[in-house]
Amino acid sequence: MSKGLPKRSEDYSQWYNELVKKADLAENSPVRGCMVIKPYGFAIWEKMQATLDKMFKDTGHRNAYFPIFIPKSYLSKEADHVEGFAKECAVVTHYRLKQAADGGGVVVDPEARLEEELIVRPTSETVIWSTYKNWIQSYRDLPLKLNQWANVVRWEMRTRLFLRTAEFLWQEGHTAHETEEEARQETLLMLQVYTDFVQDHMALPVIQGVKTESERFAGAVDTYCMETLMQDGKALQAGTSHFLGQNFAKAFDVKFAARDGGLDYVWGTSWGVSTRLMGALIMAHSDDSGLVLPPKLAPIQVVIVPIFKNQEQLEAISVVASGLIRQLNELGISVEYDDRDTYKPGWKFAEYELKGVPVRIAIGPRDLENNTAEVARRDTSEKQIVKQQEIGAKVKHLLADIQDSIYRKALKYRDQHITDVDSYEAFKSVLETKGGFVRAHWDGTANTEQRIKEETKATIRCIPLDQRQEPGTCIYSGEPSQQRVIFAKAY
RNA sequence: CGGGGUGUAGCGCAGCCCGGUUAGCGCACCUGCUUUGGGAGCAGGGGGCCGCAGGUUCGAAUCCUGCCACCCCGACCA
Repeated sequence: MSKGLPKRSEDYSQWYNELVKKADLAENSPVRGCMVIKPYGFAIWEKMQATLDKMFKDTGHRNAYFPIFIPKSYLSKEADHVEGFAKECAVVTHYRLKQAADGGGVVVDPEARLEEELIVRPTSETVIWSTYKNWIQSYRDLPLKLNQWANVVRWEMRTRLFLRTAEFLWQEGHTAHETEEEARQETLLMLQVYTDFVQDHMALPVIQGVKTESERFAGAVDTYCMETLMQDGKALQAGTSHFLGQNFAKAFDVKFAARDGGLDYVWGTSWGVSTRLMGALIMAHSDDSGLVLPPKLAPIQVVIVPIFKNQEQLEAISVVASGLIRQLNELGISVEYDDRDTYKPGWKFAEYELKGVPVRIAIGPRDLENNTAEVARRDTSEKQIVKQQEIGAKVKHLLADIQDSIYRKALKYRDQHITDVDSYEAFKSVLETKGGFVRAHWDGTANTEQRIKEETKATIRCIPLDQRQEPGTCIYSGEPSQQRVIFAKAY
């Protein structure tokens, strides 16, 4: 349909790359692995941010900002943490450039070497916990529940727009608590906040679970996650919430005077979602004509396209359009009126489909005569003729229906792609032919997990939270198992 | 870092093997006219250090040497 957009069935990954560029979401930057987020893409991210930010504040968190640079020594204070991130850190070694001796540009001034090198943050636990040490003296200072919106850098080998970039935008929440119980509750609360956001706003069903030891965040005691499924049958981790135990408190010596007069280490959590959610949003709902955006996150919810042969017609249509715009704005619906005469209606239709605008209204000479408008929905491409005075109510209903309908479509797809298997043969076969989530028994050892990963490229996405115990035997080793875990090939 | 590939206009490419007028095509862009209910047509126009540096030659996008960059496939990951 769209000019040059590859079909999902032919080359899913090419389809995704082209879609991101053609829909004006983002493009590659001069620096390898980094991206420029374009205004239309950033508008979607801003809506995500605004919604999440409110949810964080409603659950008692406040925003703060910590620096992008971290002294190198900080990173090594928590052993697992440094091991997890050391291989992908950008390092600042100098603070000055100078003219090259041959006059050809600038070079690093060797005399401007830093005493202690600085790490560009891959995540902020270390700076934040070193700061918390100064802020927390007593149980009265707890809980401390902060969030920051920031950029982080992880020097990845292979990058893809939104899904994995060297620099990405995210939010990271960091909380400190008096008791283990309270910290664990916080971890689960934020997992639920994320889940509500992804399901209600992104229209994407998730599976909540806990990570195995080998997939756990570096420095965490437990990592909880939400796993989503993309249209090509691969899983995408949409967000994580970590129970840190007292690991960082001990590493950064964060102690507080307890109610009973004793001195105790605080209990911590951290949780984050990133611009990767943009990738999930794009891949989950879109089709061969372009983006399909859930109305709650669409920067433009309705576009009005006039169809006219001459200036007088356009003026007459514009009068009707401004009436409709007022009607829709009063209902809190964002509308764009595209009266450019440099593009034909057909071109505009294709363009707004590519950009995923949920509802399109076309008004032409016929509609002027009949006091109607043509209303088309992006997700199913159904069109109908609606009386102008009923547009507001109709569109409001339609937006709600689209939001609901794309969620149900994604849910149906997801549910059809959860397969239970009881043998390694069936496991491999499902992965190769059908893809999706595969529920299987696992003996609980990292060794088996590793072997399966090497042999099939599938990883344990999570041990689902809402699942009953069910005795069985591991598909790989034949050892006893208490419950199924979820495997998938993942992004 | 191993294997494969590509660098020519904003984007996508041809030309290179076999050196030789002014480097060409499609899209996009600009101007004008006709168009406008599913990506319009015609006419005119602008835009190039042919990745970089050497070399061979009367002459290099084309041949040789070196370098650089990017993409794809593997090992790492929100």
